[in-house]
Amino acid sequence: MADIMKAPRGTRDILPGESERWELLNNVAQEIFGRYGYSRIVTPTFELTDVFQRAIGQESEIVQKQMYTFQDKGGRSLTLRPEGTASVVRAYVEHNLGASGPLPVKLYYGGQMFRYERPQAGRYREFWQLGVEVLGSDDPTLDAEVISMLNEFYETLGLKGLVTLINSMGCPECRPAYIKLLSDFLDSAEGLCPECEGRRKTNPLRIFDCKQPGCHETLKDAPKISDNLCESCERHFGSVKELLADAGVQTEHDEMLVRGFDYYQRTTFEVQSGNLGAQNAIGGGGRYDGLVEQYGGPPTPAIGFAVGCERILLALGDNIKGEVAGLDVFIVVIDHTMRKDAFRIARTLRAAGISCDMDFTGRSVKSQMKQANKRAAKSVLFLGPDEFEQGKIKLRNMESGDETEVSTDSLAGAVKGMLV
RNA sequence: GUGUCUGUAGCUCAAUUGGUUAGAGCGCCGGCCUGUGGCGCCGGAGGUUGGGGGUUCGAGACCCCUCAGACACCCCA
Repeated sequence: MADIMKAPRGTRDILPGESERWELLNNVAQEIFGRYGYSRIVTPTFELTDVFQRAIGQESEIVQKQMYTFQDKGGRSLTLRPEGTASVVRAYVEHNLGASGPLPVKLYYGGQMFRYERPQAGRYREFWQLGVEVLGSDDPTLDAEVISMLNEFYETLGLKGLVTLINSMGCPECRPAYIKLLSDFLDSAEGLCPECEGRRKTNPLRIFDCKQPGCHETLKDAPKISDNLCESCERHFGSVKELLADAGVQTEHDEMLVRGFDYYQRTTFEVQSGNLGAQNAIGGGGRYDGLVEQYGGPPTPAIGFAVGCERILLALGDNIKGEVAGLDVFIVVIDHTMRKDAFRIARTLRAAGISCDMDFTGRSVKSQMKQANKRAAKSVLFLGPDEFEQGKIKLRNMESGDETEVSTDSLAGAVKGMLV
């Protein structure tokens, strides 16, 4: 490739042929989320940096080194969103959504997220997520509904070989005591990697996320959060598991599952795909009961998840095929001075709900027929001077090869009749 | 941010141990059929071999830098 403009590292173009798959994915999401009572929310692509720092946590990897943060001409510190929940919660508080309708408020969103990471398969610097957030209820039934909806979403798409891991992260009641217990254990533990040595002080829970064999081994004997929940968290988690089992949603309790954002409490979950290599998390989420308050809103329990579009499509491979819609009509322009007539006819047909396109290049008739064929046109109109003078146009059924002459006045009807 | 591997037409790949004007298939455009498709045959366009520097009489092949991609670490959707 010569020295031309290229998309920046970690970004990519979604071209026709692939974009159809994206549309399908979005349509499935919209249909299912809508059926569960969700409405779409669209938030800005960038926010004041503080919005993310407060929610995700100063110590988190994302805030520490992965955010696209810049100063605008007004001197504000802004950040391209690295995830969706913070913005939704900010909007929820800003517009007092909790007071404008019955609780809980069910929202879904979709869009690009940005993280400065080393690109690899299934990991881009600009990537797409679809997500949902439900605010205003801490009922375990809601947790179960959210997780089973996520499950239904994947099933509808045809994803196989998924594992849904769930865990409880406790709440402000029980977590401090557990952290102390864990810290005590870590103080006497050996064989932690250098990074975990650092995390031990700042964010001991994150050590569970480390995949170093040494750390993993050490943590097998560590006290687990799910064994140290307060009574209310314990009951909540028990209900969620029971409800999911009743609903026939397969899950696996993973007591080592902790997630990258500080705002998670109680129920957390992550869906992994077996055929993706290292970037195997195709969706994840959890409860964030304290977050709305943290943004200055009223105490509002909430739960949500996000899924990664690139990874889902990667995992689906050829099992998802966005259909490239065939044209109803292709207009072959025999005499190229008649292109303006073709233009008028095309407008008439489209207004009648018939998809159609025409030749714009002045190709030979034969060549135009080849085009029509490649466009999967169901029929072709031959716009030639001989018939046109008599108010007629030849219409060819591309499947059967049958041709009829139709009057220019009743084109749309004739085409529709043929398409049936 | 670290390590390993890779980089030739739009796509998938060729090019003897460095040796003349870098090839093929598919795709694209056209012709055979001067107003009619899917098959076939024929032809055409399209590459400063990712970019830059170096070694050499000579580099797509070797060396260095750089950019990009893949995989793992890391992180997470």
